[in-house]
Amino acid sequence: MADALNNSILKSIKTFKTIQSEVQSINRVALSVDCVIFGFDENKLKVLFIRSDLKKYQSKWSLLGDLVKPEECLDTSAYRILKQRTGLDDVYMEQVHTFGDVHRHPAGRVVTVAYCSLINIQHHKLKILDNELHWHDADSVSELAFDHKEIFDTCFLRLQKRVQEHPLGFSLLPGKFSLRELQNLYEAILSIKLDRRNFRKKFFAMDFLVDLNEIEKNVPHRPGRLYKFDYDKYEKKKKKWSGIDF
Amino acid sequence: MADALNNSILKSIKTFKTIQSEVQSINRVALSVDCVIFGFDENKLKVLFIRSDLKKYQSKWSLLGDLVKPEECLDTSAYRILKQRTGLDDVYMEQVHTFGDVHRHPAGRVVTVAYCSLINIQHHKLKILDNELHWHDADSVSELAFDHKEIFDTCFLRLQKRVQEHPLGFSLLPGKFSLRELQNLYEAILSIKLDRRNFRKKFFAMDFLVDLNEIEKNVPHRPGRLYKFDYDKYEKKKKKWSGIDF
DNA sequence: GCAAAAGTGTTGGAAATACACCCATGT
DNA sequence: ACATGGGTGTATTTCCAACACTTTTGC
Repeated sequence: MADALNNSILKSIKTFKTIQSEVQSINRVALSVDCVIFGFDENKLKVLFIRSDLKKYQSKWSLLGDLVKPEECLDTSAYRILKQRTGLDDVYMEQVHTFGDVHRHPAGRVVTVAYCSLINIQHHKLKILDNELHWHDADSVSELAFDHKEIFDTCFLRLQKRVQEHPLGFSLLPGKFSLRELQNLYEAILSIKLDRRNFRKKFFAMDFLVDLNEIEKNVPHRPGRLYKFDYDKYEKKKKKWSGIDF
Repeated sequence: MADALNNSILKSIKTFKTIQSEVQSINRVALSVDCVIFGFDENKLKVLFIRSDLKKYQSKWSLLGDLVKPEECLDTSAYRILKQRTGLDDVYMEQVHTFGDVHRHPAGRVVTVAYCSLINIQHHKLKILDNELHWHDADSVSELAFDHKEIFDTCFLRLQKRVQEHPLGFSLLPGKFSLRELQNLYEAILSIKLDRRNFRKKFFAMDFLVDLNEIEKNVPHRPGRLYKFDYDKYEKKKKKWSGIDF
């Protein structure tokens, strides 16, 4: 009997009303969105946390999130949270994974959809007036509230992978950047050292960096040339088949 | 005022009770899991659909799914659905994406978490007694009920990508398989033609295929050798750094 | 013996890597 | 002048793609 109910929307011969009542019945959960917001500053990958508001997690940091509104789709919710916290809206944002362990939230069942976002720290200088919002080094995140450490780890791994396959990194940099900055970014995200000459060769060969014929200012050494990322050129060139490679 | 409520669980200074009441209030949605179940048969990639039970979608096929139970985590739910429909439980299963458009389901708001599953058709011979369950060619899926076509497309793309980077394909094959079968599998999933000699070279070089010293039976031509996939060997060899490559 | 697929090596080109020196600027 | 990072080229190696013939089995 309970089973018949639970098989719900996919068992055959069921009226719309039956389904509707199931959908609107007790079979519902709270749904939230949590955003892992990455930035890049001082040659380090940063991530944005806020103080948890739960006593249980006092003094713990947590991700930026909120309940999804009844008439709000998931992406919208993620953008809203980002906008509320940072004032930004034109940023890279990607859904990563949904976490639904029954007891992941102490206040009851809350299923959360994790989003990963990349923002350009220079371009907005967060209104970190209230001391609840802080940038942390992404490579030394320890305990977080709830299961947010797991969510962070998942998003960080995803970022490391995605950044190797797609030109996301540019979202973390200013519109104009030097190759040194770009290389620092990759080295920071991936925790590796890259050969400078080969790095340049590779990106020039890709041929979607536009030389702006400008140079860095106020650097205590020979200034580097500045480039921007040409998305259209990338779109035309990007490859489809990479090959089987475990 | 409404905004204060909606900022909910992440605004500071909020008691546990406040949060709890929000979590248990109207801010809840129905949550379902939909499974895109792939199989491989007759050298074709197959996907499992069922007849939609909604009049609105009469005669349309839909994915296998169900509402998530209040005390059930997402993965558990996905495995339950698979088990109920196919009798299998020891299969590859991966969460892919969550779809939460407000009006994606006619009976009210239902957010659904999509899972992708790979099963070995030979190993179970579905109890397709009721004529609601059917295998379809994955390369010619047309209209589906709800937004299931979008969900299917997302899972199919994910499969195509994942199968190139991880040894998932073996889940679709019998425990013992010939290299021809393996190659057919990749060609079917990726819709490409591969050079047989290079394909063999590649997989032998990977060195996690175990030669079983057996040969195919009942084939109308020279029988091929049979192999199995050695997961332990793979675990030791798999690479971490692949390189920046857009 | 014929049809059908199994099995097997080599070669040329492309891409990745490793590596060292001179240059431009700020101090 | 010197310290700092910018900018460049080449040799080597590794990987990938292209390609054809002989072998084994069922019929």
